Amino acid sequence: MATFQTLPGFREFYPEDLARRNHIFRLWRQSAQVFGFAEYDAPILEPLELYKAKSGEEIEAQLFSFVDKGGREVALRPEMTPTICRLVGARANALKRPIKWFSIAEFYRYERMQKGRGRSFNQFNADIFGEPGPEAEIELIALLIQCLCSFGLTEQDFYIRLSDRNLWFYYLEALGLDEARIHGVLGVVDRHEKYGDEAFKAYTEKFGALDAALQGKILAFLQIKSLAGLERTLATIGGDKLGPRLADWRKLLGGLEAMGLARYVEVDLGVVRGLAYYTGFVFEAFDRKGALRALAGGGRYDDLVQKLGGPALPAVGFAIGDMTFALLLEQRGLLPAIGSAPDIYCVIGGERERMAAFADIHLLRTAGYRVEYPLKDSAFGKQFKAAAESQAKLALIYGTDELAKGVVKIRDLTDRTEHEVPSAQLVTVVRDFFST
RNA sequence: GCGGUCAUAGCUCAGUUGGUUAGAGCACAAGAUUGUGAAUCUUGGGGUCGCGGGUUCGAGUCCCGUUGGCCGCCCCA
Repeated sequence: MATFQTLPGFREFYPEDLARRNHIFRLWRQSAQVFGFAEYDAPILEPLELYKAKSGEEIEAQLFSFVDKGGREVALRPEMTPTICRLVGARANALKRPIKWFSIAEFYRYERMQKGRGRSFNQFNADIFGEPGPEAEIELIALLIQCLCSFGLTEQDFYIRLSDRNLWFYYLEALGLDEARIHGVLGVVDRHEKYGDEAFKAYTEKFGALDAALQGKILAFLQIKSLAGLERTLATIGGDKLGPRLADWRKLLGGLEAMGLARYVEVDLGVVRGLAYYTGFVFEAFDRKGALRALAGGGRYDDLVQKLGGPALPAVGFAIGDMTFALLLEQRGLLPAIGSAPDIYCVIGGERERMAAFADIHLLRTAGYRVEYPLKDSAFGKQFKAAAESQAKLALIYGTDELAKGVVKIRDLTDRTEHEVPSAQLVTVVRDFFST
C-alpha cells in the first residue's frame, strides 16, 4: 500500500508520539529556564567546513552532506557545539557574562541504526561560556541532574560519571610520557572498560609495550572512585599542575555536595570521551542498570570558540539525547499517558439546536475552554458515549426542549448530575465550574 | 561497512506436505438506538502476503536477489 516509506533511521511523530516528545521537551525547557539559561536556535544546514574544521575529515563519513545549487558544500548538523561556538564567538564581546544558553533541536548522523540511536534525533544542549573555573561545571551538572529528575528519575535510576582529561594529562606527564603517548594512553583508557587489557594493543603497536610498572599505575588510576583516592594517589607524585587541579576537583565536588547532588555523581576516570575538542572535566550520565547507552554527555572545551575563528573563550556544555532518554522513561513507567481531553463536549439535537450551540461554542472557546462537538448529527445516545470517551468534564446539552426554554442543560460528566442554565449565564456558570 | 534474524490488515498474530475466493482478535465505521455513558449484538470498510525474479499445472508457503526492521560488531559518544 505504502509506496513510499520513511528513510532509514528517521522517525515520524503521530499525535501520540508528538505528545510524548512535547512532554519531554516541555520539562527540559522548564528546567533550563529555572536555571536561567536562554533559549536559542540556529540553522539545520551548515557549511561542511564547520565540522571539518573541528574534528577532521573522518567525521564526513557520518554527515548528511551534499553540494547545494550554488556549489557550496553543506551538511545537516550532527551536533550543536560548533554552531553555538560560532554564534557566541561572533558576539562574544557584547554578551553579558556568564553566557548561559540552551537549545532543543534535531540532529542528523548517517550511522547504522541501533536501539537508542537513529539517523535523526533530538538533543537538549546547554552551555556556559566565559567561565574558566569549575563553577560552570557545577551549574551544568546541576542542570543535567534537574533535567533528568524532573521526570521522576532518581539516583536509583541514573548516575553521572565525572572524569577529567586535564588530570590524566598532568598525571601522565608527571609519569614521564610525551604528548603523543599521552593521547595514546587516553585512547586505551577510553576502550579499557569494554575490552579490558586488550585495549593496550593499539598503544603497543604504535609506541611499543608500556613499562609494566607504568601500566600498573595507569590501571590503578583508572580504579579510583573518590576524591580522597585521587588525593592519596597524587600526593606521591607532586608536580606543579596537579595541586591546583585537585583544588578544582574539591571545588566542583564540594559545590555539588552543597547542592545536595553528590549522590548522583561518581568519580570515574574511565570516561575520557572521544570528541577531540574536550579539554578538561568531562562527564556522562548512564542508567544504573547499564542496559542503555549513554543518556547524556558533556565537558569543557576551552579552545573551540577560538579554533572556529572567535576570541579565546572558555566553555562547558552537555547534551541529552531524546532516544535513549525516552527508552529509560518508558522502562521506568515514567511516560504518563498524555491525554488531550476537552473541557466541554456539546450534545446537539438537530440543525436548529446546532446553530444555538455554535454561538456558545464560539464564546466558550474565546474564553479559553477547549470545546468539542460532533460534526454531524447523530443519536443522543451515541453523543453521550462520545462525550464520555472524550473525557470531557462537562457536557452541554442542546435539545429541542432546552432551545424552547432558552436554557442549556449542563451535565457534570464526573458525577452525572445535571441542571439547566439560562443561555445568557452559560459562560459565567462554566467559569465557576472550572475555577473551583 | 560486516554478521545473525525477521517481514501476512492501522496493531498483535494464525495460515496444514505447495492446492478453491488469505483468516482471527483488537482498533475503526455503520446499524439496533433522534433525550443520557466505557456494555452487548449485527454488519461493513480495509491486503500487490515488503518488493522483484525463479521453480511449479499451481507459491503467503520452496529458491535467489533486493529493500526495510530488530540484535550484535565496526565506528561513534
